[in-house]
Formats: sequence, structure tokens, C-alpha cells
Amino acid sequence: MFAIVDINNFYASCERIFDPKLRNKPVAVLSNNDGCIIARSNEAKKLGIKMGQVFFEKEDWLKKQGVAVLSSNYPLYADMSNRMVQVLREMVDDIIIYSIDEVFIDLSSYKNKDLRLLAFEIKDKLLKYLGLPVSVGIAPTKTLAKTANFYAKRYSKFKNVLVFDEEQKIKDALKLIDVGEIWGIGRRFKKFLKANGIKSALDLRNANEQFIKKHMSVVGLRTVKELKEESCIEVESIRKDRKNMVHTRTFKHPIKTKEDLKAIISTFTVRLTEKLRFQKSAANMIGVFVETSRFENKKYRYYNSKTVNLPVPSNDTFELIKYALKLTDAIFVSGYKYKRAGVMVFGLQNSNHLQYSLFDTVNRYRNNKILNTLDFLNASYGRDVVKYAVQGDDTKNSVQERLSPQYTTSWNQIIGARADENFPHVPS
DNA sequence: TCTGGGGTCCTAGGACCC
DNA sequence: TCTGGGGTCCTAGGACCC
Repeated sequence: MFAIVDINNFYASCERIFDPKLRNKPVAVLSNNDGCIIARSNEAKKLGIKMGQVFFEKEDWLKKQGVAVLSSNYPLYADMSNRMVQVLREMVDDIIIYSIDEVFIDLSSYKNKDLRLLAFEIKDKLLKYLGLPVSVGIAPTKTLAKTANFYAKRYSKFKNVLVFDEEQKIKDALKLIDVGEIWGIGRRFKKFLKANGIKSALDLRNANEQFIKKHMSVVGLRTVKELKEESCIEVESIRKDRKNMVHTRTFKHPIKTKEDLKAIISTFTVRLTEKLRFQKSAANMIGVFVETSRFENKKYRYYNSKTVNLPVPSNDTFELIKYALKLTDAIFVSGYKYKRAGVMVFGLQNSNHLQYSLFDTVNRYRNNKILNTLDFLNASYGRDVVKYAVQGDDTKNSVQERLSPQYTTSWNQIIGARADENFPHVPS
């Protein structure tokens, strides 16, 4: 059996813990630049506020309805997520961190225990220790556990806990749920399945496996098998090292000149290489993309991206900025209003075991010492206390007007903790 | 005025190897 | 006259997740 523990309305719930005024009130949390609504409390959902709703279109209405609207406070959410994992680790063994607000638990070693009781213990403890409201679904496969969770969260009679322990129970539940609600069935497949008469999750469970494999590959087939209580989907913890990384932002104000764009791309590269070094990874390949607004008239729209292989896997900010700026030169076309850009790295590998080149022209030993020192300074005294001249003044490009305080963390604490673990060789 | 950011896996086809 | 049988790697595109 597997359990999935999922925090209800995660971002909105985090905001509530530290600001009692928000309790029992509708709360909405915004995306970067205060663009869209990406999280809602139950009260906000009841008002009909939709996921992804554009904020400026509804601002006045939200005010009238008394909705508390907040910018997203990722350091707070990440910290609360860590605390949840800590509490769970003290209670159970086999956990897989699936996302910032969801954890799977492999319950194979709990064969003779009362799983319902365990689920209630988990739920009560997370509420008592952290103030986080969660729902728990338990079933023979991860897909079914997600489905149990779906019911647990929506119908108050379950008190946020549901265990699928009998076949008939599972079939009844699958019959009543739309196929598009099943984990692994997105917009496209939902449409495809419905066009082929597969409407409920039970229809999908009973579908012809050859047909599913042909049109939805082994990925779709696995979902069908999981609905039939055959566990076959493996999930990797998000704490595992990433294979690719991206840093991208939408700009509050469009960018028109190459100089401004280069300043931004430099900053993105700085952030990305910090993340690389933190993960102890080096990249094989780097890429840059630029984009005008997707809502712009077609005539004025432009997208381009370019990637380049690195001679030696690297996480060296000095080196990667040079490549990123060359790529920017290659794809920048003047006359467009750029709204979004990003830097990507691919083929990450452990930076402790790298294959260097005989013909390398970069003094990596020396650069590493500089980078360690920079990381240490920025970790100790705040982000970008020491920065690269090409970054210029890049502070005017994002907006977070409704940010809550860093209740549980400060920048120094978050990154300072990392500094101790990861950069121990910097002279004091 | 104004529209998020970060990931993964799978497949098919082409190029190449012995 | 006639033309095998196995692989790998890479890339682009499409699907999905939170």
C-alpha cells in the first residue's frame, strides 16, 4: 500500500499560519510579478476564483469581496515544506518527496497495522506541530492513492482521510470520477479518451490495453495497470539531483535593448550557477532563450533559443556568463519587446568527478577558489553583495507588492546554512 | 499598463557503429 | 543473381506533473 500526504491549499495555508487575521477568510496567492492567482483557500475557491486567473482583471472585485491577496513567499513555503518532511520522517520510514506539498509513503512494512489510524495520526500531528492542514489517501498503487486523496480532500465526511482497501470500494470511487482527474491524464489525453468513449476512471480501468499502449505509450498503459491495483509507477524524490536546470522570469516591463537583456541574462546565469554549485553539479551544455509576450499581436512576436556544448563540464560563473552572452548575441534581434528570457543547463553531472580536457584554457583551480569566496560572501551578507559588473542594475524587473514577512527564515539563514555545509574551505 | 516557473519521461527517426 | 542483424546516441516534439 501507498499513502500520499498532500497539504491542503498549501501556499494559502502557509500564509495563514503566521497571520491569524487570514483565518476563515478568503486568501489568494499570486505568481511572480503578481501576475496570476496560483493558490486559493477554500473560501476563495467558493467565491469562484479560478486557478491561473489574471490578477489585474479581478483586482477591484477581489477587494470588494474582502479577499486577502498576497505575493508568493517561496522561502516561507520551502521552509514549511522541509518541516513537514521532518515530522513525517520521525513517524514513517520510506518516504518519497514528490513535490513541495506532497509526500508519498511506501507502506509495505506496515502490513499488519491499522492504516486508517496511521493516516489520522499523520494528519493530526502535522496540524498540531506545524498548523498545516493535510489530506491523506491510501491505496494499493500511487495512482489510486492520489484518487483516494482527491475524495478525502473534497468531501467533508471523510475528514481528510480515505483508505482504498477493498476492490469494490475502488470500483465505486472510479465510477464516479472523471477520467481527466486521474493522475497522469492531462488535457490532451482527457480529450482523446472522451472522444473514444472512455469517460470515467472506471472506463479507463476497463479499457483495452493494446489500444491504450498504441495511443498513449507505456506511460498511459502504466496508469491503466495502476487503476487495476498493479503498482508500476516509480516516482523520484524532488530532492534527488536534477538533470537539467532552468532559470527564467517574465519581466514586469518589456526589454528592448541588447544591453538590458545581457544584464538580465548575466543575472540568470549567476543564479543558475549558484544552484549548480549548491547541488555539486556541472553542466555539459548551456542554452539561452528569449521571447516576446505570448499575448502580443502575431506580427510582433518572436521566440528563439540556442544551445552550445561546453568543452568541459562546468559550473563556473565567469565561464558560463561568457557563453550565455554569446548565445544572447546570436538570438537577439532588435525591434522586439522582450517579455521573457531564460538560461538553461543540461546534462548535469557530479562536479567532484569530472573529466577535464588536455587542452583546457581555463584555470579552473583558481576560478574555483574565487567562486567559493564569492558564494561565501553572498551567503553571509546577502544575495549579490558582490556581483558581476555585467549584471548592472537588475532590481527593477520584478514586482512583489504584497509579500508577507520572512516569518521563519531570513536570506542569511537560508543561504548561510548552505554555506556551512557546502563551502567549508573558505578562509575566515 | 498588466498574463508564473520549474521539472520528468517517452517515442520516432536519423546517423552512426561492428 | 544477390544485400543481415544487431546495437548506441542524439534530437525534436509531445505528453505529463506540481
